[in-house]
Formats: sequence, C-alpha cells, structure tokens
Amino acid sequence: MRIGDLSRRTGVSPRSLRYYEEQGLLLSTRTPGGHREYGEDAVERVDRIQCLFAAGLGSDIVRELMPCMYAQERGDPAPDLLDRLQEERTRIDEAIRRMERTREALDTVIGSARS
Amino acid sequence: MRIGDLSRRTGVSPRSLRYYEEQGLLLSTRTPGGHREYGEDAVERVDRIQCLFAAGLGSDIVRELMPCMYAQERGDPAPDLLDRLQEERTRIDEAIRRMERTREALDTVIGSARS
DNA sequence: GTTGAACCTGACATCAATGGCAGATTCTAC
DNA sequence: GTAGAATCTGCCATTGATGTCAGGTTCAAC
Repeated sequence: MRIGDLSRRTGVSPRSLRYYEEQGLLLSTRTPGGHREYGEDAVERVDRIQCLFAAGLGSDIVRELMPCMYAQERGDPAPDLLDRLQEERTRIDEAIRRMERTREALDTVIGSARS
Repeated sequence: MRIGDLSRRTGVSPRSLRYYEEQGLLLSTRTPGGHREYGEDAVERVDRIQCLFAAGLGSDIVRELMPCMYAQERGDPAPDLLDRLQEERTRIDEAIRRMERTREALDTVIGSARS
C-alpha cells in the first residue's frame, strides 16, 4: 500500500507518516523508483503511534517502545527504558484523573445551562 | 499574596502566572508600585486553569469558561460557547479512552518484563 | 537610606508535531 | 510515449504555553 492509501486509512497526513519514518517509528520498503510501500500491519502501527503521541510520549521513547509491543520483534525493554515507562505510566494516570475531574467540571457548566 | 507566593503554592512559574493575566484568565490588583497582589481564591483558579490547559483547552475558551465556573460571577454560558464546550467534552472523553488503552498497553509491556 | 530580594516589562528562544510549498521524479492508464 | 496523479526530498512556518534574559523599579528590613 502506498503512502496516500495509508494516510486515508489512518487519517494521518502523508507529511506525518514521513516524519514517523524519519524518527524511526515506522518502516517502509521502497519501490525501485523510491516510493514508500507499506504492509497491512502499518495501519495498526500508525494507530499505536498516534495513541502514544496523544498520551504525551515523545518520539524518543516511542521509538524504543514500539519494538516491545510486537512479540515477533522480541524487543525486551532495557531496564532504564522500563524506569521511564513507569514514570510515563504514572504521568498518564494522573493526566487521566485530571481530565476526568475537568470533564466533570465541564458537565456542571453544561448541565447548569440546560435548565 | 504576591506572585512568588502564588507560584510556590501552585507550582506554576511566575512567567506563566503573568501569561494567564495577559490572556485575561487571572486577575490581580496592584500595589501602588505596580506589583501584583492576589487573593486566596487565586490558588484554586490557577489550579483550574492548569487542569483545563492539561485537558487540551486553549486560552480563548478558558477565558470564556472561567466566569461560568464561579457561581458568584454569574457568567451564563453563551449558546455558542455551549456548543464548543460540548465538542471539547466529546474530545476529552475520547482522549481519556485513548489514554486508558495506552496505559493498558504500557502495563502489558511493563508487566511482561517483570518476569 | 541603604541593601538585597522580589518584582516589573518586553523581547526573543524553545519544543515537537504538523502544515505547506517548490521543484523534480515516478507511477498508472490510456 | 504521453498526460495527469501521486510521490519524492528539502526547507521554512506555525502553534501555544513556557523558559530565559536584560535592564530597571519596588519592597521590606535593618
């Protein structure tokens, strides 16, 4: 599948897909002419990348993390990566709680106006 | 209370507190010499602002929203603000779900390494 | 008053993902 | 082979909250 197809199927711009590759997050083979070619699994990978970005992780940690999320790639997380993942997990946890409280606050405002 | 005290009590830098004021999110009185003076309620306001920022809301909407979160200020949300709040609520909802899934994925990686 | 800490304004830098453009090349279908 | 769509690389811009620095003023305590 070419970059345009992957873009349509993931909702992620070609520009970003190239950026993911540049950052070492997403691989592609190339046609003889140099165009990127993706396998079916790329769709899921892109989705994962987006989720991790949305959770506030940066390219660096995503790059190390991705191989660990696919059994066949057998990336065992290095010990210091594990530490950082723990930190991120804690941060995400707190972010979720914060957003839940914020959502409640929004609901209060929205609800009080519906009267 | 002065800006340094507010900064220490909220964990938000003086730079950001001034930015909040510049954006119309946080009021202050001034001493005769021009130094900012805050009331006790500023602590909670700053915390709210931080939560809203953390949830992905921007200055513009926070500015309109803040008055609606304090009963005594009797800001009734304008109808079109209400629409945007609904959108934000939906977005936050999805963001939370996404982060929960991401958290699970992290747990899987972390857990599988603890073996 | 004097001194040192705290504060003021204003300007410029940063970060990270993404957008956009230009000019050149490749692919696909006829 | 040719036309038009898609893709390539490379570069610069954007966004929005925050960091940082400089030069000057105010505050609080002695």
